[in-house]
Amino acid sequence: MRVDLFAALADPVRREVVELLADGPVTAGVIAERFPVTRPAVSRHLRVLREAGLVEAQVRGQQRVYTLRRAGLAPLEEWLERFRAPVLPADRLDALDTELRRGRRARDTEGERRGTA
Amino acid sequence: MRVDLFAALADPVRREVVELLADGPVTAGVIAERFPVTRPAVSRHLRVLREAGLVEAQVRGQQRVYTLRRAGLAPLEEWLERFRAPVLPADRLDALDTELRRGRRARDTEGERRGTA
DNA sequence: GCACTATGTAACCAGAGGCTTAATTAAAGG
DNA sequence: CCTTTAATTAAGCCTCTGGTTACATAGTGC
Repeated sequence: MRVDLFAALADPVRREVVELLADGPVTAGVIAERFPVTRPAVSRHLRVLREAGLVEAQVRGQQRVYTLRRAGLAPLEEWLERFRAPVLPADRLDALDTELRRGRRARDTEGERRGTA
Repeated sequence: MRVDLFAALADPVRREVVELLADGPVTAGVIAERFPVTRPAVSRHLRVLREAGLVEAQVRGQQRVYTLRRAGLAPLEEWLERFRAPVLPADRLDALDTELRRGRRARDTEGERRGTA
């Protein structure tokens, strides 16, 4: 899995391949048919998806059947998790306040005076 | 929002900026300090994040305070949603079966004969 | 106005990545 | 065997993108 998950999903064609595979396993040939690019191009996209852990290929005679690996999306889910839990409004405001003071302090040592005057 | 969300998150620096902002608003200068790249580089990353709807900048004197827009992540959440609900095993197998027949048909018109002979 | 600070834009360069055509590997079947 | 089909790999081209330095813009405070 030497390909970054986010990078793998950055390409629209690859995202569509993932969407396509959500309906069930599909052969490389059929996948290629659905896109306006050549087979080699699709082949490389499939490789990237494989190396990102998003799909799996099983050899079936001379064709490869590609299957979606839903588990491959887990890291993305986990990454998003952090942002789903919003901090309390009061905390947010505190953080903002802190930040503003900090930024002002750098160039305005007596900023407080102006603010309270 | 003329920048693709997935593309915006494909860059590791930009992802780190988003993570950083999860703790609260931060000025452009402070953001720049935390990365081993030059300020102009960070400035461009911030622009991409802005155009992807992931962050917002409010002018505060001569500095810009950047804030995370959690709502900007919604499209990603929605996209992932599709893959959270797995289809029934029986359906999956049917899909595979259908697919294999289809792939074979393309090059082997009398495949049936061979199969039934 | 002038100096200084914070940020962003411009111009340019180098590497990454996606597309194509051509060549290669490998299974099926006469 | 030889041909056909399925798929991948190789080689080359070209664009996109991220990085840098240099410059521009715009607040702040004397």
